[in-house]
Amino acid sequence: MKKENEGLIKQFTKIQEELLPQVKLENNFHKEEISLVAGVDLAYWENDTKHYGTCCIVVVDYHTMKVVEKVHSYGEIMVPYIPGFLAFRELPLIIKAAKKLKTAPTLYMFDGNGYLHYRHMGIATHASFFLKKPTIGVAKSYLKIKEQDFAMPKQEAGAFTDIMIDEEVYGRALRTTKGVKPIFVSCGNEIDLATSTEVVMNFINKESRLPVPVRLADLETHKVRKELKDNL
DNA sequence: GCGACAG
DNA sequence: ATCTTGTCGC
Repeated sequence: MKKENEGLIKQFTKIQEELLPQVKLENNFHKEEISLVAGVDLAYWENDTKHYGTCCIVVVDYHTMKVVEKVHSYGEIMVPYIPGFLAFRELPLIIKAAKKLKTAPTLYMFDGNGYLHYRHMGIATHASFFLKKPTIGVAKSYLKIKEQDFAMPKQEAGAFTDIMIDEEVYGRALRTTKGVKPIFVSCGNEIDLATSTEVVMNFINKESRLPVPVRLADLETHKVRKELKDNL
């Protein structure tokens, strides 16, 4: 790790260690109540020496799969990307965008881990304390923790293997689509892993291996960035 | 010096 | 994350 980040790492680690005891890996709602799910993602660009980012949140109806709302925020990015501390870099714009929502999502899904993290504090878990809603972590690649690799799930859609480290389940490798690379699902907060997996699978279609809300948020960030680039 | 490393 | 075209395959 870069030496100039040592101070931040110490400071950030303390903040997350204080939040950890408040994490609850149980549903804070009834499954029948799930109606709107928000997907969150960011995209970046730069002008000269300054770094900018945009956060897009796309709210999708759990049953009809229709988009019911889209909001975004943007601004200068002041925190560097440090593996394990993604939340501190992305949270400011996430909170800014979430404040613009007129609908109230039942839960949020993130592009990144939740409990599957060195300190159980991936962005999905960390963000729940500010959004005050249940959250799910959905990562496209594996973050190796304590030298532990994950077991590859079978090729069938819906197949998964739990990622267990020191007798504890951190998350799971989930094959959302037959024959395609697995994604990594973990609890964010106020939800259990089985429900998290169920929600993710509900949003899988032929278009991508990622759940629809996160996929659409990703597409939206690229679109918004294109528009903002010329106007900043 | 080399490799790791969510996004 | 981002820099980037075509191309192989269903």
